[in-house]
Amino acid sequence: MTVRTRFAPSPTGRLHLGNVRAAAFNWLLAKHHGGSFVLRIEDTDADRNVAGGEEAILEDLSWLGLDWDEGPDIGGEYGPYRQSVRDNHYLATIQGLLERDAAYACFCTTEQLAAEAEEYDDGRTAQRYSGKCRNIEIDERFERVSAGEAHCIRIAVPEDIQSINIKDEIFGSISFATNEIEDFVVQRTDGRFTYNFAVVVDDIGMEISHVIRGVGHLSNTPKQAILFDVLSAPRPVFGHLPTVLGADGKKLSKRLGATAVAELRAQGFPPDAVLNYLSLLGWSHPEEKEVLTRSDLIGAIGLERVGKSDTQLDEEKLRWVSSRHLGMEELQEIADHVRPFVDTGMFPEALTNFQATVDALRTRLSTYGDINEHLEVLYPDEGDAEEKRQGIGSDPEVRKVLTAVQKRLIILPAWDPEALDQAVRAGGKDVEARGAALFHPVRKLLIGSEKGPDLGKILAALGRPEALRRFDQGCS
RNA sequence: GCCCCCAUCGUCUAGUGGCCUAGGAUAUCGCCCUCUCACGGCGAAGACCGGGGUUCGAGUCCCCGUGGGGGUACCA
Repeated sequence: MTVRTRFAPSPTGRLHLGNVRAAAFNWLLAKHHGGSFVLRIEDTDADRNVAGGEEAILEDLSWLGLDWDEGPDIGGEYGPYRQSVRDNHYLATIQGLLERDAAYACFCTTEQLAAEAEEYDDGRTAQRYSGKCRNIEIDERFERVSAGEAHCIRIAVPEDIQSINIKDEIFGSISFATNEIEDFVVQRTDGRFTYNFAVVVDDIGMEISHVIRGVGHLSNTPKQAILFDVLSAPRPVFGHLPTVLGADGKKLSKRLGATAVAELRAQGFPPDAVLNYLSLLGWSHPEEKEVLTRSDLIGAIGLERVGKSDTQLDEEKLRWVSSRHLGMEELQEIADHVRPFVDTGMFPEALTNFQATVDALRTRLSTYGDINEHLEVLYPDEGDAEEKRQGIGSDPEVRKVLTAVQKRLIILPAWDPEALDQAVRAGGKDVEARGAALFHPVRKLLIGSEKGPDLGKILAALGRPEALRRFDQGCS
């Protein structure tokens, strides 16, 4: 069987981590099985669509590397991929349903429905539509429809079965009593189609094999299953993912913030790290490995190891996963990734010897964007820096050490971390200083603090002219 | 109201009746490495929602309760 998964967001704005987690599972699963990942935009409800919403979604997915094989922008043989332009499919399907009496026209008004609900409310059972229009004689029905009487189309929920059973790859077998399910509307009085109906028609039409989505949809599944059955289409494999909650344990809101993909991107999280972290929400690697590359993920993903309980976002853990991903990068690579995040207005000199700079600071970065807060260490405010350096050199003992190191540095032919480290030690040896007595004053002179990266790396990052300039200030 | 689902350290989780005096990860704390910081290594502390069953034996199975989530829409 060809595996075809899909992600079907509404264009209501930026993607939050819960949505993206669903997209990620679908993508990973498709890749795992060598299948296709389809992107479909559910823009049925025009009022809720946000301008630019679709573009934002495509951008967020692309950034995460969740590329689609078929979608609104690139088309595909099962198109179109926007619900708003698939009316002909829905109409044709409804027509077929009507002809087979699997659906019927309902003339009840909202008021009638409300009155009926009240009447049937015995306080003990589900309140649902009685299905009375289902019994209208065929001739009468034809006449009323022909006369243009307002009506919607409802599904005639099968009465010959007592329950409808859903097999969910994550939640197991779940059954719903048929009499709990009312004859639900598939086409509204105004002609628009309902969500439950459109998804099923599209999933059938696009030959989707696996429907992986949030548990929020589990309760809708029986209705959809009825539709698949009534349309004589094989039901797809269902898999409902547990809900992703915010760090506060509450539902992810539209007010996104730190839970938006775009925000994470702006903060400088690597896409692979985000994908890695997201995959760990509700799923675990068979060997409980947690730092996983994209291909590790593709190889190991599966619905078998997905849990059922809701999960909470934990930014600390995300940062940890991210730091491990940065740790896997080559120096050249990480430097290239960090570069765009440097605040050059604040640190105009940071980009010179940039690779050495990143080398000095990389172990303290969890994200690319963290660079700026560590650049401050190397490039403190120059305002009173000179004065401070002079102050350090004013102590004769310290001065002796600094001068000795300075001499060694001036004659040093190479300017790489190892050679620099050796030169500093040699300078110290010249005046019999070592350990803290040697390193602390030198570091204090260079960056204004005794604590910080290895001296060799600091010197390499500053570069010869800048480093010697700071020595001059301290030793003049 | 009615229906469906969920429930292990703060958080992410392992765990499918005996391997569990519950394992890992993160965060926290301590020690080590080291000139210092960061990284790394080692260690400590920290959980089976409650109550009944079933069983020789239950975190694991069943029932009830509690808490949380979803549905009950001519929302998606």
